[in-house]
Amino acid sequence: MPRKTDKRVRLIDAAKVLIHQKGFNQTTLADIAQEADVPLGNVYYYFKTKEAIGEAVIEKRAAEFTECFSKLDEETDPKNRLLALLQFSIEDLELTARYGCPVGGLCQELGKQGGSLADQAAKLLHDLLMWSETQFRSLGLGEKSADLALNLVSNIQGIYLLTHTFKDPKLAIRQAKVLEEWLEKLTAGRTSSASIRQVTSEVA
Amino acid sequence: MPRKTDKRVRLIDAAKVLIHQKGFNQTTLADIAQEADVPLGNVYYYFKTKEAIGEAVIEKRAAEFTECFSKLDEETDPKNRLLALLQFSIEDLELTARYGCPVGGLCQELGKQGGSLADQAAKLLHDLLMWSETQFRSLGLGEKSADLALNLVSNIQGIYLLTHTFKDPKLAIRQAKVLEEWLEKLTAGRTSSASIRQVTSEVA
DNA sequence: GTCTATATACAGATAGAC
DNA sequence: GTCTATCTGTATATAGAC
Repeated sequence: MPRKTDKRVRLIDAAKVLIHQKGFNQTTLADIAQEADVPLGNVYYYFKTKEAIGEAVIEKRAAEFTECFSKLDEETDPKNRLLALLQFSIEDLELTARYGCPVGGLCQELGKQGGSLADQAAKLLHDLLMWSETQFRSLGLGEKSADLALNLVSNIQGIYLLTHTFKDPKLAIRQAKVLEEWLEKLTAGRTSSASIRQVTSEVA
Repeated sequence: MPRKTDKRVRLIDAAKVLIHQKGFNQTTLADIAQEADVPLGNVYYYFKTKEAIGEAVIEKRAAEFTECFSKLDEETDPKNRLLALLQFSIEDLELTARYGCPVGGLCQELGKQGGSLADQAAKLLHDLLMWSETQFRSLGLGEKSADLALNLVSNIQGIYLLTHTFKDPKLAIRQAKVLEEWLEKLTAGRTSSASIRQVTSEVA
């Protein structure tokens, strides 16, 4: 059991939590070291710079996204996948109310600064957008799929911001119901034919 | 002409711009002093702390919101007011793409830290929410008005975040069109009766 | 009222003993 | 691989001359 990996993982986990709670810039290496129970000077053995820690955290978020998409893809059809995404988006609402969306927050904060960290954070939302578009396309919604995905992700991110701003998880619940109805209307009658098309497109 | 006021105003204006560009925490008093062409040490004659500058900036944003609502209220009916809000939301998109929403950004950043600054920033979005709800109510949409306002503001904030994240103003344009259609459907046939109700409710 | 010089604190990062 | 001590820069904030 290599302690090296162990400490590295602990540092990333600590950084992930702290960056969500305080933001990237407001999180100090001392904070991270303390939370991970690693001496400050030792942090630099595992990460050359603070930015390198940020990078590792975003990679971890990316892995979590991938895992999440895999779970969602287990649903029987695209409509249920999108509904499952909505369901997923209202888990841990207490955390969201306190600290906002971990990914949206990073995009907001790092986007102002530019650089490669910003791009890596943006890729997370891009992946979510692409995944959503794929579902709409599988539902046979064609050229509208990109707009629908934009609408969905935009809505989720927006309600996260308001939930955080007003520290009220109920807002996200209310909005999730609205989005559910929106999806129901949009996909009315499409589900079965869609799941067929979806398989075809996956083969192609 | 009191120079005192002049410098104070210059400091607030500089801080407003810089905080939008870099965020509150990443904006230093030295930055603000330089941008306003005021010596660093002199800043403290006008503001006791950095937080006091933040407060003044938020007050300025609040004043701009009030002014904006006044302009929007000049429209002939609630539907046109909401459409005017959408129109307003896609002005200065280059700036939004670069730095995100000035108000949403503050709510996100300060919300993590808590304190009175966070509350003051949140009040800005709260006012927007209330104004929107008033318009929907005037359209005769009753108990649904709160949800519709939440949906609208959430959408605007969400698309701001994505526009910023992907540095692409076109995203906001696309979504504004979608929201316009949404409003049209929602208010179909309601406009005239609504403008009557709206007058009644203003008198009441 | 205005501005220079500086106190104080703490950030990221490094050196080098073990 | 690990950790202490510390360098260096820079932030907020203050003191005090003008």
